[in-house]
Amino acid sequence: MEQTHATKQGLLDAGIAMLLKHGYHDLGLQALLAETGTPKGSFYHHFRDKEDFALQVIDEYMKHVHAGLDACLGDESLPPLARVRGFFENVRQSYRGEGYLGCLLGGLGQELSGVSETFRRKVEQCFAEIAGRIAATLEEARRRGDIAADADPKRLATLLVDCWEGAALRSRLKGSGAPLGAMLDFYFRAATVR
Amino acid sequence: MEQTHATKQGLLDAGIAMLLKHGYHDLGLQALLAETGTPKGSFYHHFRDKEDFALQVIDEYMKHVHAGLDACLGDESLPPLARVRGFFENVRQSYRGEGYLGCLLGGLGQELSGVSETFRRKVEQCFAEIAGRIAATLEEARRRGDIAADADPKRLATLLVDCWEGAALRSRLKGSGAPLGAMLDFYFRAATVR
DNA sequence: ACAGGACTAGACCGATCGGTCTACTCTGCG
DNA sequence: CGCAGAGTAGACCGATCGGTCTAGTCCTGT
Repeated sequence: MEQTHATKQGLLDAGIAMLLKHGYHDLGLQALLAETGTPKGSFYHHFRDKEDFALQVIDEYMKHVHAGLDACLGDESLPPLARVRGFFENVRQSYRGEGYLGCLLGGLGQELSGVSETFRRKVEQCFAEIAGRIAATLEEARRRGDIAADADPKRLATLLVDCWEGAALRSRLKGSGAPLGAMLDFYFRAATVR
Repeated sequence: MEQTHATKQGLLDAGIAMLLKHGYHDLGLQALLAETGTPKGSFYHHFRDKEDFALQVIDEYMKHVHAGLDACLGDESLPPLARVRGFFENVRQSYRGEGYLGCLLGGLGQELSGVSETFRRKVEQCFAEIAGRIAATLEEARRRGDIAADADPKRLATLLVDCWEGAALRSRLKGSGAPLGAMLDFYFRAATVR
C-alpha cells in the first residue's frame, strides 16, 4: 500500500519541479516519464490525463504552501505582522533553492487561465485560500493596533498576494531575489502604523 | 510597398491578441494562419520562425506601450504623479477592452523565461525600459516634493511595474479590473507624501 | 493455491506540431 | 517587353504530441 503510491508521488514531485520550469504546454509526457523512469502505463493508471495530473500537482504544491503557512502564522511567539513577513521570507528562501523560478500558481495561472476555465478557477481558488489565511493574521494585527484600525485585512492580504506574484515573476526574469525583498519592504512599511 | 506589409502587420496584430489569450506554446501556426487567412508561405517569408514572430509581436506590443507612455507622461498640464497614475488607468481600460487577459509581457515572460534565455532577456529588458521612463517622471515628483526626498525613483518605478504585473495576473484570473485598482490605490497612497 | 485487482511495461495510434519546398503571381525597373 | 525579386499559395515532411491498448507482474484476501 505504501510502495503503491511511490510512483505516483514521484510523478507529483517531479511535476512540481518540471511544471515550474517548463510550464504546462512545454512539458511533454515523454520528458516527465524519462525523468522519473516511469512507463506510460503507470502514468495513465494514476492520472486520467495530463490535465488531471497538473491539477493534482497543484494540490501537492498547495500542501507545501499550507504547511508553510501553518508553521509561520501559528508561531505565537511573534507578533502577527512578523509572522506574515516570516512566511514570505521563507518562501523567498525556497525560491532561491529552485533558482528563482517563481511560483507554480502564478506560472500555471498565467499560462492557462486564458484557455482553460478549469485551471483559471483552480488557481484563483488557491490564491483566495492563501489570502484568506493571511487575512486572519492581519486581522489580529489590526486588533493589536499594528495596522490601521480602519484597514480591511482581506483586501490587504489579497493585495499582498497579488504583489508578491508580480515580484515573483520579476525575480524569475532577473534570476534574483531582489524584487521579492523590495516588494516586502515597501508593503510592510506602508501597511504598518508608525 | 505599403500593401507589402499589410500581411505582416495583420499577423502581428493577430499575434498580439492570440498570444495574449493562448500564450506561446498553445498558439499553433495553423490557428494563426486560419485567423488571418494567411498561407504558410507568407508567414515564413516575413518571419524566420515562430520564435522570431513572437519576438516581433513583443516589439509591436511595446510600440503601443511607448505610445501610451508618451501620451501620458508628456502631459505637462498634470502633476507628475497624476501622469503616472493616468498611464496605468489607461492601461487598465485597454485590459478591460480585451476581457482582462492581462499583460502580454507578463504572460510570455512567465511562460517562457524558464525555458528560453532569449525571451527571458527580451521581456526583462522591456520591463526595464518601462520602469526607466516611469522613474524619470517619479524623479520629477521627488524634486517637487510630492514623494519623499530620500526616495529612490528607479526602485519605486520598478516596484510599481512589478506589482502591476501581479495585479494584472490576478485580474486575468478573476476576469475583473478590481485587483488593478486596489493595487494602484495602495501604491500611490503609500508613495505620496501626505 | 489461486483469483482478482493494482500496478508496471512499452508498443502503437492518429493528430498536430513547426518547418520546408516548389510553383505561381504580381509589380516595378531597365 | 521581359526579367528579377517580393510575396502568395499550399502540398508535403519528419518529429513529437497526448492518449490507448494489450500483456505481463506482483501483491493480497480467501
